[in-house]
Order: sequence, then structure tokens, then C-alpha cells
Amino acid sequence: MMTAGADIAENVLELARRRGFIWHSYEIYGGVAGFYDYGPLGTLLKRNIENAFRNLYVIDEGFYEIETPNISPKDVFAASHHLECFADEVVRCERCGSFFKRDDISKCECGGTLVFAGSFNLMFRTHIGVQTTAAGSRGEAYLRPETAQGIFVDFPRLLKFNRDKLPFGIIQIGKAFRNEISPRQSLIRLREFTLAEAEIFVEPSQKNCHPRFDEVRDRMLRLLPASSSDNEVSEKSHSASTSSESASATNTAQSSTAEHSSAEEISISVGEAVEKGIISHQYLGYYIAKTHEFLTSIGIPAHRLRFRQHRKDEMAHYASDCWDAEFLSMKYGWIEIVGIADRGDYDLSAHASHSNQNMSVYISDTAKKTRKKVIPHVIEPSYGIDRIIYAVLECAYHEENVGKDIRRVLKLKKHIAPITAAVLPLLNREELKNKAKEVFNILRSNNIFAVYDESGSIGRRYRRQDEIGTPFCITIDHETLENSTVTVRYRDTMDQIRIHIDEILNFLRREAVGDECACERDEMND
RNA sequence: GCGUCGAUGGUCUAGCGGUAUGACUUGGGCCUUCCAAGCCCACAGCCCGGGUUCGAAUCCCGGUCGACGCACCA
Repeated sequence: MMTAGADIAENVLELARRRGFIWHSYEIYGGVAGFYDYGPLGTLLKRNIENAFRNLYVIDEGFYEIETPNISPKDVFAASHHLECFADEVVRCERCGSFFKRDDISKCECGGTLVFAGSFNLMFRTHIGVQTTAAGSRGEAYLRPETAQGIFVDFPRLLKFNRDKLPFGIIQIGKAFRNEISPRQSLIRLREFTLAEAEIFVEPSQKNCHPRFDEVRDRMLRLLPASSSDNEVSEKSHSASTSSESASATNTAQSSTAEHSSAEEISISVGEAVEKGIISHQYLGYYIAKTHEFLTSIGIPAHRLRFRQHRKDEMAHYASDCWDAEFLSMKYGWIEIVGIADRGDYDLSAHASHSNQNMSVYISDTAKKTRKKVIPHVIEPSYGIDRIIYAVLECAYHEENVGKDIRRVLKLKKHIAPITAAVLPLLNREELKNKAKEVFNILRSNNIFAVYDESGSIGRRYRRQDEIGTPFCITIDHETLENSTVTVRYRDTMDQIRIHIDEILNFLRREAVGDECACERDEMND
């Protein structure tokens, strides 16, 4: 008998805690809300997912990765408007307890009087150098709330690095910090979290000409477009002069409670969606499709993914269009795991004017013998790695009835599993243990991350590996001593095959790459 | 941030005024020729601070953390 979906999700969190994937931070001091540690296995999983992101964006897309500081001086966020858009003075109605942003309202609807309730700044403020006074002083600095600004401020350097040509993309994987008012739901809302972001700089007139669009044209997606009534913006052109108005759009967001939009979900190919103007151009469509490819490749089944377009009033201050990849969690419902935004020239223009530096690019048209100066537009896929890890864990977790027991198994894709293989002597006998250690040494000297385990019955050891998602168990038995063959047990099916020791390396390399995962079938709460 | 409820070994749990129950896990041993078997041994716990009391895991207050609802989520 399977437990209900939410209980399953509860169980996967319990497993993740017990087996060293994720731990609430600072537990010995009572814990601090919004902070989580990745334990030994969680860190391996996270690295593997980050590397999958790199494989897609660095190796396949040819983008370079950079690394910029977590701490930025005030200037950066003054320019980007995060300072004004992330900080709110909040008032509270004494009678009904409702909160309002201070500037929005002078009297509560219920007639109660409003009192100052505090200043909520989503950015963590800190100080560079000797501390004088707090806000407004010289060394005032902030922990970045997104990694993107580090890329934008390096734009002149990056443009030179790319020999003055567009388009090009840059990625960054790193920590971002937001002092959420009430972080909740484990990895879903953190105060310190990992973002993997790509910033693609493109000539504005070329946004509908992605050179590789044909490769993704036929990919089918579930889309939830903002309905046109809430959203006359779909091609709001984003010049620097329109930037201030998008900031004020956020001020009204609080009045319209949740009800997302009346738009219908549609299933459509990327090519068609772009042609019909549902997705406003090829660049956005291409990275939506790439994101879909990425998420399914790490084990999130397509039927639990959709892309939802932001309404105008929920868009971030810098965005002119935005689609979220949403994951259908058994516990939390639809949650955003990736945002793919068209930031227009908002950021580069903002930094150009605040820094007095040139952020434009000269585009030559050799046919017409003309040259023009443009500020590139930015397309930004922004991946919330922690939420993706939660999604991957929830999708991978299965409870199966085996005899009287429940087998708990993480059917992680092989290339992201923390441990590739376990080497196990069938019995606790010297000759088997010695042989098993030999095999183990072969693996580790060939850069395959394996573990050796001789403790407990063989069944128990298999189950241990099942719980942490190890795809293969290699067992050494008496036959190994006779003919140098071992058994390889598949995690997902528990089937075993027998292969020669000399073939183990090739077997693992082949299997770990090929990967048609057995976890496509997926029981939602039906 | 507000409201309701809660917090006991690594995990789950019993106890609800006399310093703690059981299971699982883990470690060691015996046994064992493939799926959490069995037997023996061992490790390990009352969220933090204050108060009431002869005595607090238990009652009271404050805090922290968590779940849910509201608000927030740029």
C-alpha cells in the first residue's frame, strides 16, 4: 500500500536528512530558518547537477563561466534598482493586522489605523572595510540577491574577451542571498541559495534569429501563457527610458491575490509557439526548450513540468518578459524552479548611466556599409539549484513493496547519482574481502567514485545503496575467485548480470552515459 | 511578521510532576553462497533560557526551530 503523495514527499525529506543529503543549518544552536547544509551525499548530488548545467551551457552552448564576488558595493544595486525594489517600508493595520507597503495606502480598507511595522529589505546589508555607521556610509555593501549583476558589471571586459561580437553567453554558478520574511518548505525558500545563471547578450534585432533554433523547434512543451488581458506586454520593447515604470508595477502586485491567470494550459511545439507569438522570440523559445531538455535529462519527467509566463504585475522590475519552469511537487504543488527572462537592455543601460561606462556594441553592416551602436539585450535562464535538487529527489524517490518490506530507492539518473558503484564481498570472508578490495582499487584508480562495504548481510548492503541512489552494486562471490567474474546488480530492477572484472570499467562508462532511466514511469497521486 | 498547533537517542515513538519506553538504524561479534534474516554485545535522547516546586521531559513565561493558514516571495 503506497502512502499518499504528500507523505511520500515527507519521507524523501526524512531520507535526505537521515542519509546525509540535506541538513538544517546550525542545528546544535537550534537551527536558523532559511539555511540548509548539503551533507556528504547532497554535496555530491549538487556538484553533479551543477556539472550537468555546465555540460549544457559551457560545453554544448559554448558559453564561458566566470566567478564574481558575493559582496557588492552599494553602487551596483543602486544602478540595478535592487536597492529601491528590494526594500519596503511596511505598515500594519492595528485593527485587522493586514500589511501594506507604506507608500501604497493611507488608510486600511477596514478603517483601522496604520502603524509603522518595520523596514523589510530583502538584501542583506554588510560593510566593506572599517565600519562607520550603517546605511548610507561609505563602505555600504550588500550580499548579492542574484549572480547576474556580477556578469553585467563585467560586460565591457567580457565583450572584449569575445572580440566585440554578439551574441555570446556567460554563466555563473554561485550563492545568492535574500533575507526572506518567512522562509519555509525546506529547500524551496532559502535565505542563502545557489543560482546557476546564464546571461546571453544578443543584438536586439536578432532576437528572433537563434542560430540553433531548428534543433529545438519540434520539442513539445506545456505552456501556460499569461492571458492577453493581464498582459499586453508580450513585446514591450525595453529601452532604458521604460525602466522606471516596470519598477512601479511591482507595487500593485500585493493587491491581486494569487489567482494566477485565466489562461489555458496548452501543449505546443516551441517552433509553433514562437511562430504564433505565444513565446515572443526565438531566443526565449530556444532557452525554454533547452531548459526543458536539461530538467528532463536530470530526471524530472516532462509531465511534471510546465512553463508559465509571468503576468505583467508579477514580473521582476528588470524583466520585460519572463517564463518560469514550474515543477509539480506532490507536497507543494506547482513551484518555480527556473526563470527564463528577457531583461532587455535594462541592466546594461542602468549600469551604463550609473557608471558612465560604455555598455554598447558597434554592429557593422558590411552590405550597407553602415555601423550602428546598440545596447545588447539580455536573455537570462536562471536556475534555482536547490529547488531543482528538491524536485530531483522527489521524482527519484520510490517506495516499493518487496516481500514484507518497503524498499526505499532513489532512482536518480546515473550521471547525477552521488556514488557510481558499490563493491561488496558476498560474505564476510577474507578471500572475498581481499578480492573485493582489488576490484574497488581498480575503480578508484580509474576515477570512478565507488564505495566498499562489507558490513551486514548482502541484502542490507544492497538496500543501503538503494536508499542513496547508487546505480550499481558489484558483488564478489566464490565464482569470482574461480573465473574472475562479478555480479552487477541494477538498482532500479534489482536484476543481476555477471561480467568479467576486466569489463567493469567499460560497463560503467557505457551505462553511466547511455542512461535511458527506468524512472520515467512515475506515480503521482492517482 | 501575525495566528493555531507542535518539538523526547541518527530516525520514528511511549511517558505528561519523582531524570525516560520500545522499535528501527549504527558499531562490534557469531552465523550466513545474493536482496533490510537470526542470535549476543555496545553506542546514543527529553530544543534553549528563565520561573514555580523538595523535585520539571512533564506546569508557567520568554526565545529558537518546524507544520499549516494569512501576509510576503522583488
